[in-house]
Amino acid sequence: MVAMYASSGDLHSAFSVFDGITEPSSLLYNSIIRAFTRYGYSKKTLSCFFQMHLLGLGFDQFTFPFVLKSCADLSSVLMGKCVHGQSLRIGLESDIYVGTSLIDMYVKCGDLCSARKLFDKMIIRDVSSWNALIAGYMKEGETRVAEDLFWGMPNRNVVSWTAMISGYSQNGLAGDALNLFDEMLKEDSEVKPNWVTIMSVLPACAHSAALERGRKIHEFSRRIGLDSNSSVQTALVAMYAKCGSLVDARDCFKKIHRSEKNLASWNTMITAYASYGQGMEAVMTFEQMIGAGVQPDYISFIGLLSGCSHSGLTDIGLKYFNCMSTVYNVEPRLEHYACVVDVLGRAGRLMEAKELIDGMPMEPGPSVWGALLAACRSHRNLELAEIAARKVFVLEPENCGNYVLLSNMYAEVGMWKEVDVLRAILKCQGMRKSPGCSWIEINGKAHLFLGGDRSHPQAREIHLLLEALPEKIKAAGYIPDTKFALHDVSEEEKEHNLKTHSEKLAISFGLLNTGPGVTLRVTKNLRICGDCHTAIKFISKIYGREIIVRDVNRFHHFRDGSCSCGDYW
DNA sequence: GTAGGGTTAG
Repeated sequence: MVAMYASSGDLHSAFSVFDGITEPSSLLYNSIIRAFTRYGYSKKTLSCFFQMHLLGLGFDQFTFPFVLKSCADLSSVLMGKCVHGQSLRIGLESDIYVGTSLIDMYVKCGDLCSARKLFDKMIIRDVSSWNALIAGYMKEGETRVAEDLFWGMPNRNVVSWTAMISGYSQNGLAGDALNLFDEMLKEDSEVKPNWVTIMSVLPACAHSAALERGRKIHEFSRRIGLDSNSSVQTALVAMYAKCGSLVDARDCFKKIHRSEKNLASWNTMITAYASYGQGMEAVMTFEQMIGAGVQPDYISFIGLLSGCSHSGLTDIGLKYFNCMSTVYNVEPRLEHYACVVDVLGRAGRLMEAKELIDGMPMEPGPSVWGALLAACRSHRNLELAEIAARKVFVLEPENCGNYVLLSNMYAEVGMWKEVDVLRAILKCQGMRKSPGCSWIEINGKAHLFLGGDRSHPQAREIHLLLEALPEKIKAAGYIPDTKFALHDVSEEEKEHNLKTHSEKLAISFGLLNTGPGVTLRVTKNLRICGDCHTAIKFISKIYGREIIVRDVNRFHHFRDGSCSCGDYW
């Protein structure tokens, strides 16, 4: 009875039947523990475990894996050690399932050292024990150690391969993830990818904005019948959105069956709309999610609020922020405050933003003051900018972007002495602004450009095209906006620096190497600059191209002389 | 009946 209810997911009935039994056996306890663990009631699992102990009921090899999983889910190494002790007492530490569960528990609680000790001590190990340890090293960013284990283990199954691929993805090693995936697909390979593998490799495409690669993997998952898996579909939505194709992202989202759309799927779509500046779509998607009976979480609100800020939906954003805890039961976190400061700041309501910060129930972090600082820059409020800057310099001294931002504001009003001071700080702390770079994928191959780069084989053609561009654009009535160039250099020099920004190089390369009418998709590691933004609008008109630029925090979709952001960014 | 890989975030 208990097992029947438990396996159908009806924990309530299972537990009430269980409660009515006067002398439950170990077997019965195991059964209820399994159910609690499977459905995420980790604390209940642990209390059952202690009850068993008090009643003097014996544990067996089936008890421990679930109890340890619950300790792992709770990230409680203390409980874990206590359970570990019990397993030692009855000599089950060396059971292959218990041993692997112990390794996994230590890994998930962040105690890699104990995990390793156990692994080394194990007399019999199987592929799962290795897999658990590999995942642990990947989680800690120790990719080399994970590689040594992976290639050194006696045999590898699909989980081993997937652990490596997802580890590479999570550590930002997209190229390694894709290479290993290719290796796995080779004819003579002993294993075939499953849905978890597909889901783990897609973020690597998203990370490197490799749209063609992503499409191929989508195609592949269709062929092997995995594209109807809702987690794969969610990963596809995220991949297409991050690779610059909102259209494909939306299509994939629509294909997820209504009852299969979970929190992650909705959040992914809301965030996708937000990053494209489609605030209204983000709001509507949020409302549909509520209508579908899915409870939003803090990520839903980050998406919703950032969507509002990116598209100027100031009052709507404020409305949601003000009722998120009362109506939706989600407590605002630091990130939400940062979003709302952004909402107010972009709209130029700087004093309200400052008041909000002053009234915050928690310590405002660097993201909050950073949002205010950025808003002060775009609305030219030096006085408030200095207040915000003083805070972020203390909270985040290593972030050179903040110094550059304030320095640019001083430069704009000709306060060169202050500019020099800030530049001196940057210099003496040995901080360097990370160099701007952009890349574009053509025929499935990524081409990377650094600002001012002349090393590319097609550098001459690219620069010829760029040389000709100002005349074409000026003929269309455009004046280069030099306020985005740094420092007190001469006007001509400024204009030259702007001309060779990496996003312009990548776009010129794209124009040269694709047929007319082909959409160009460029990714940049920093924020797009205002001059490039204006220039690209003209390029889209003059050359009749759609151009999608993904910068560090959002997308710009240029078409026929204007941008999807409506110049609100 | 047991373990190991998991998508969403400015």
